[in-house]
Amino acid sequence: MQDLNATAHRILDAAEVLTQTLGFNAFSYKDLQNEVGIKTSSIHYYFPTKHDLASTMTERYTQGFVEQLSSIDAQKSSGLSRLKALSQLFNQVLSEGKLCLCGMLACDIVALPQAVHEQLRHFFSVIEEWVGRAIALGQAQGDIAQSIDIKLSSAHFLAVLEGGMMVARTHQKDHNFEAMMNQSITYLTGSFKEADK
Amino acid sequence: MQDLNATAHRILDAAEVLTQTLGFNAFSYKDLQNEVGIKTSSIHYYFPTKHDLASTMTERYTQGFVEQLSSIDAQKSSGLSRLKALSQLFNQVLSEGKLCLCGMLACDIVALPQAVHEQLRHFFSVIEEWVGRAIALGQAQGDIAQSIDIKLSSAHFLAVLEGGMMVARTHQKDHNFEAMMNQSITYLTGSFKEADK
DNA sequence: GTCTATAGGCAGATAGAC
DNA sequence: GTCTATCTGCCTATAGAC
Repeated sequence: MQDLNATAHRILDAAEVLTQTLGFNAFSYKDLQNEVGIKTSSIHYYFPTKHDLASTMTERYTQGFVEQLSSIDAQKSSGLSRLKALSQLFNQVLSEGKLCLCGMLACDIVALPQAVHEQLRHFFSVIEEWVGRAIALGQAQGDIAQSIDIKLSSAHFLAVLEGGMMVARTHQKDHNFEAMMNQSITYLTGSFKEADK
Repeated sequence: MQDLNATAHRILDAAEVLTQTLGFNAFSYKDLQNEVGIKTSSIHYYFPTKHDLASTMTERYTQGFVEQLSSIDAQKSSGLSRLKALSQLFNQVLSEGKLCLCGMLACDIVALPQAVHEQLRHFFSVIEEWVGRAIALGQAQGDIAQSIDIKLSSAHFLAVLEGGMMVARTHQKDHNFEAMMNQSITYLTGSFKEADK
């Protein structure tokens, strides 16, 4: 990963955007040529096959994501605010008309090599575990209901992130995504139940 | 739609399975030829362009789905049991290694014609509204918390259905999907909060 | 590293015989 | 309706010059 030069990174930048908007099977090396400005044969020099491209792209994306999660941890001290910051990260992507890179690839997973399959599983696990830690922290701080099951709720939270982006983009209403994530937060805090008293 | 003959339906059957497993851009008319047993040129007789195929496929899928929703309404009288039955419908699809047809197409939406875009929006709206009615019914019956916001929660429920399938298939653990939907149900009933008392 | 040139195959799609 | 035959173009990928 670290041994990638500037050109390789520019290719990955273009491939990421194309994957997140059109889908991995809907763009070609020719499209990358047009975006990056070097010939397809040169792109093959960096990424011999398209599957190589998918794999490196997933690895870099995951690494960047982990860094962003660390950045949130450094900036936000409460579990709840960390979860909100994560939602904001996804919302940022959506506002650019894109979906999660790994979500897009996960849809095409049957047509992708086993190596990518495992990378995607890893990406989802990383998020679920981070969300799980944020929930546990929120519980310790008293912001999140004690009765929340951490494993179930973190998997659930990720599902809303991924599915919510997809549906919101189709509806062409970004605010729907924010509303959905607020709903997830509300469920975690249990605050909606207060009104029933 | 009703003017489709048996061959057209067999083509759509094959196209649906391929879309739900591989993705719309990952199969070709040649693949359909192998599945259905007639030449690609004959398939073009029924569906001149691949976009026509996508459109008719989406229409038929939506129609079939609406019928399944009506069937649930006829069999289940409680709002909560209807939501569980809907989850079971999605779980059935997932157990065959497939994702929701419209979810798959929604990921590829930028590369699809406007007509399909609107059909997908319609499909999601149909589900959200049906879920909304089930939630309202559940509230009237006392199974679902009064404080639940119907519009927000139905959109949220759909997001979990779609995102949950995708993540669960990647993790290759179908039971994760069931667990996620149980979590959604738990949130709606507010029952998890009871333990906090 | 980037290029030109090209291979070999497959994509979506059409024409016209039966 | 289904076929054979074919078009045109694009796809991934490679060889080899600079």
